[in-house]
Amino acid sequence: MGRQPCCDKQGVKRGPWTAEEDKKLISFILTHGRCCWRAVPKLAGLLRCGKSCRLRWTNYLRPDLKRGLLSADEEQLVIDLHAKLGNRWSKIAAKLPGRTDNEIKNHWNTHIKKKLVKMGIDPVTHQPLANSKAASSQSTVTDESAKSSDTRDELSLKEGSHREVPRPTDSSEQSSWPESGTNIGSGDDLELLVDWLSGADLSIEAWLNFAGSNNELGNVEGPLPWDGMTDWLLDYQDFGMCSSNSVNDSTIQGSNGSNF
DNA sequence: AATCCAATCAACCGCCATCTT
DNA sequence: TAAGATGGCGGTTGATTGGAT
Repeated sequence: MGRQPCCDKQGVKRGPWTAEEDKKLISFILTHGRCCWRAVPKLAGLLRCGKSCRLRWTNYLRPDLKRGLLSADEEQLVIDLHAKLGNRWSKIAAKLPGRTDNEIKNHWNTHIKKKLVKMGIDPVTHQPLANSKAASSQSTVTDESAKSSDTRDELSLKEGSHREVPRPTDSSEQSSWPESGTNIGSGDDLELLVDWLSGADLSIEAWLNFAGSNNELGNVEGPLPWDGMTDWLLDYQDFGMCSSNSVNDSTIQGSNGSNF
């Protein structure tokens, strides 16, 4: 008797998430907290695998996520931690609040690894490469490091401190991605929250400021439509989430606020 | 303008660890 | 203790983007 798959492969939607799906997932978690992922899609009305829901939440919808490229400090920390921990991305991510293991893993593979190689450092062992021409040209590398692959990084840093939150490419999905100047003071409540979650600077400071004063959204007057709805998020930042009635607290382990 | 190609990153897959019964 | 259920992790893939030609 084998293990059951985490979900039926048939009838389960795959691929990029739509704004509608995000909305459903956010809505569900807002009202019920994070309960067992296997049940989430059914209860939330999603044709997704529970695993997929968890991943979407963890890597993209979670309110405490930082967006944009890793700072130089963060990058150095990742390198240091990788030297100690190896490819333990979740452990590394736990040391970088607001960053996900997936994000760090991607950044490592696309940026840091190349930089290290160019610098003549073995990205696996963190020791100098044996036959490294690169090692001899290390000085030039530090100047040029990343001229190729990191040009975009530098540009994006210059242009706006960090890269814009990637937008869904499907035009039907873009509806919920606010353009600058979007008037957040009108429209469906949940949609606003989705907009906020999707596009805003979601550092914890922003969340706290936001929850405390609503100042993050300059053009909002009066109480926001989801006032009070985010209390649980603050709870879960500090104490691990799942204050909600229907949720089994024992399943929640958000101990350090970065590892949910 | 069209095509190619490398870079990027969201999402999936399979496996493992832990929990529950 | 065994077996199943669930969550989480790390590796990999594939769609998309944007620069180069």
